[in-house]
Formats: sequence, C-alpha cells, structure tokens
Amino acid sequence: MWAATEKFLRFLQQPPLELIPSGKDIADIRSIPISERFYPAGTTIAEEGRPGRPHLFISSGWALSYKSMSNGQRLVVDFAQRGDLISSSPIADRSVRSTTDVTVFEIEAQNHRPLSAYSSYLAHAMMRLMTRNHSIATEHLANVARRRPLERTAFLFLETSYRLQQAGDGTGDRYDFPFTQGDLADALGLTAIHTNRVLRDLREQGLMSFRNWTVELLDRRNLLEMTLFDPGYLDLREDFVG
Amino acid sequence: MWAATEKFLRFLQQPPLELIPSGKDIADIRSIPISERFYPAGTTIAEEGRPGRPHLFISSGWALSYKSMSNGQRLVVDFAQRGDLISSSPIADRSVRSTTDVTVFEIEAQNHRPLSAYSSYLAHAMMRLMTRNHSIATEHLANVARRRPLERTAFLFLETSYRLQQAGDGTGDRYDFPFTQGDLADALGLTAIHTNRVLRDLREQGLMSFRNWTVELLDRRNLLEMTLFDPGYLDLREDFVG
DNA sequence: CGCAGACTTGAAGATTATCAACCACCGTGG
DNA sequence: CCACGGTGGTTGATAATCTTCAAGTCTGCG
Repeated sequence: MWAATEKFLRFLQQPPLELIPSGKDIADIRSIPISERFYPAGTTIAEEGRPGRPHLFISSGWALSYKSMSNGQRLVVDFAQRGDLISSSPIADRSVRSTTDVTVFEIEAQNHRPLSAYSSYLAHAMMRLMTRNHSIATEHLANVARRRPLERTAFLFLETSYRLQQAGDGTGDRYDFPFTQGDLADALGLTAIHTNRVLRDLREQGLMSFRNWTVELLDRRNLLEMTLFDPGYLDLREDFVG
Repeated sequence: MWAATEKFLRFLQQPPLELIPSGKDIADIRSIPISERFYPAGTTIAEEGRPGRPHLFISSGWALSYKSMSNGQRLVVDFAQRGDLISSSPIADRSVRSTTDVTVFEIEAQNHRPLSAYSSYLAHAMMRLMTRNHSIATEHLANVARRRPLERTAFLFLETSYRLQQAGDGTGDRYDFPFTQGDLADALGLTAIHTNRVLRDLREQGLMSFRNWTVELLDRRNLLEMTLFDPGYLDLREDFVG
C-alpha cells in the first residue's frame, strides 16, 4: 500500500541514522505522506528561489548542492550522499542536482499542518540531522576562512571519507567521487586552476590522490596530522535534546 | 510562578518571531522547564567541546559565537543578537561569549524526552529558526568563498542591519556594533590589518563607516548594488513545513 | 577522425598576508 | 596631575599566495 513509507521506516533504521522508533513512532510516521523518487544523473531536483519544496532524504547516489550567486560566481554548498537530509526553506536558498542516479524520500506537510504535529519522533530526527548539517556548514566556513588551500582540500576529502563510512559505504580509504575539479574549486573557494595545483601537491607528497573520479587516501595518518581533523562535528548521537 | 515561561511566551509573540500560539500550544510550552538567565558582558556562555548544553534564545544583548581552531586560528561564526536561537549539539561545536550584557531564555529537555514530545509547536518554531540559521551560515560561506573583501565586508554589515530591523531594534542605517576589527576579520576570513584597510576604503568611498563601535550605512543604495544583497535568506515565514 | 569536456602547465599580474612600527584612547596608581 | 600599560586601531614596505591569461594535453565517444 504505502510501500514508500515502509521503505522509509527501514531507511531510518539503517546507517547512518540507525534510529529505533517505538510502536507509536511508527504509527505516527505512517500517517505522513512519503514518496520515493528516482532522479537520473544530471537532473535538477531543487532550484534556488523556488518556494516550499518537500524535505529530501537521500537514499542512494550523489547530489551537488550549490548556490548560483548574483555576481556570476557559484558556491558548492555540499556534496550530498546517502543518509543526508536536504531540508527545504520557505524560499529555497540553494539548488540541488543529481550527479549520479539518485533515489530520495520526499516528505511534505499538508494543509499548513507542520510535520512536527504529525510525528514528534520525525521532528526530533530531523532536528538532529539539521543540527548536524549546521555543524557541517560551520566547519566548511572555518575550512574556507581559516585553513590554507592544501589543508583545506585534504580536510574536505577526509570529511567525505568519514561520512561515507558513517553511511556504511566502504572503508573510506578509496572511494568514488563523481565531481569535477571545478566543482571542488567552488566548494573550496579557489579557482579550478589553483585546485588542480593543490591536488598535484597532495599527490606528489604521497598524501592522497583524486583522479578519474576516484579518491585515494594514501597516507591517512599524515593527512589527519596536517589537518588536525576531528570528526566530532559529524556525530549523530541519540542524546540530542531538540 | 513560572515567570520565565510567561516571559518566553511573550518573547515568541514579539519581533522577530511574532508567533501566534494557540491555547494548546501555550499549554504545551508551559509544560517545559524554561529559565531566564542574565550574563554580564564578557561571560563565556558556552564552550566548544562541552556536551549537551540547553538551547539559547537571545532576548537582549550581543553575543559572539566562534570556533577556536586547532591550528591556532579563530573563526567567528556569527554576531548573535536579539531573537537569535543558538541551538546546542550533542557536543558543542562552537563557543559563545557575551559581548554586552546578555539576557537569554534557556530550554533543556529532561530525562531523554525530546522537546518535540513536549510541544510540537516549539519544535516547529525551532526548526524554522534552525533552517534560517543554516541559510545564514550558508550565505556566510558564499560570502567568504566567493565575494571579494570589499563586497564581503559590506554584505556582513547589510545583513546585520536587516537582522536588527527584523528584531525591531532601530531603522538599521546606524547601529551599535560592539566588536573589534579583529572579531570582524575572523568572521570575514581576512587578517585584522587587511580588514582595517577594507574599512578605510569603504569609508573613503562614502559607502559606510565603522568607528567607535558604531556602524553607519551612508549610501545604502550603492551598498546594495555592489553586493547585490537580497535579504530573502533571512525570511522567517509561517509557511515552513517542518 | 574530430570534437567536447576535463585536466594540466607556465608566466605574469593582482591580491592579501606578514612584519615592524607607531598612534589614540582610557583607566589605574603613584 | 601625570606616567604607564593595555587594548584597539593605523600605516608602509616587503613577501607570499592566488588568480588570470594563454596555451596546450588527455580521454571518451559519435
């Protein structure tokens, strides 16, 4: 009947969320209209400036979340992967494009009745994810504002590796990363050319390599040391009080 | 009896939130322990790395939200003012220090029962504020990554002016801003020295001035034009579905 | 083969940081 | 009253970093 809802319930219980809903929580969530949608690679899923789209839980694939700025520049906000929530604003402040084929769960409240009125459990889960997203955005800000390009770039790939691990996708020392150096540059606040040189440095120093759409972390110990990477901000613990 | 709760309810109905709770919403919120606290200027209200502090609604004063990075650098995450929510994470990812005397409402769930279980209304309000905070953080990221220092600086002061207006604190063409050029630099991703030169440029071009802890927007039209500032991301509209 | 998109390299120029002073203001204590 | 120290702000010279411009290379694919 509501196949999407049942799949969504299973999704919540798998990594990275691993929620354990009670009977009431499950019943509450079943009262919310949830749909599962498939977007082929290259689809624009959400567009900046548009109002009130549903909240998106990515269930598989990679998506690029970005802002097209009025000065002609572009900012890549995030490389979104399985388990990530892309929550909507009254007016979307970013666009989302599927980079690979992508499957998402879409949730939208009806008749001006907020989701939190349907399910306090889902509200709680969403607040945890939104808090984590905020932490990630803040860490990106720190990265761009206060780390040098080499460390900055290494940091981003380390973060991505940890998030993949959390989502249960591999060990993280080697992973697919289907984005261009231009995408990377727009995430790091550099030019594509400079990003290219930074990647070469990282490769020549034997630290890591990004070629042919795959990342290899060759010397994780030194990468951690030079970036002083601490994954605490990615934590998704149960003891969040929201 | 619960003076703080009643004051908090009034706070919700004033700018910038202007919420209109129903009778049930009010009863729900009365079931939550809320305290009002006063922090003199210079107090450290929250500290990075510490677990599980309450959520903070700033009711008056200015606070500085920042990260002390392990590479010795500092990032100023936000200049928080009246009406802002500083939501907590499982592990705090930033510190907060009162810059002026500050009054806040502090809300903390008890016994592992999430706030959303007490009040779907408060959960909804918090999700709206968290979404706005996320939009602000993303815009700051765009600002630092993809705008030049002059526009970047002007943008920050324009944003602050709009947020003050939303909170009902003055017209915004002239306002107190009790932070140093060093604080500003750590928010903009520049050195203090370069920030000083940028401020001089803005002043010499007759665009705006920041001296003696007060900001004057002298030529708002040109500031808006050069930054292409669009306050849409600060929107706090009722039609949010979370 | 030839094209398009992504990547790579070198040289030159612009921007931003660093270093080293110095000024201005303010509250304190002699 | 005034010297003093501390904080915050200002300036110039120099060095490092990053961008821009211009020109390719590589690869997959029709």
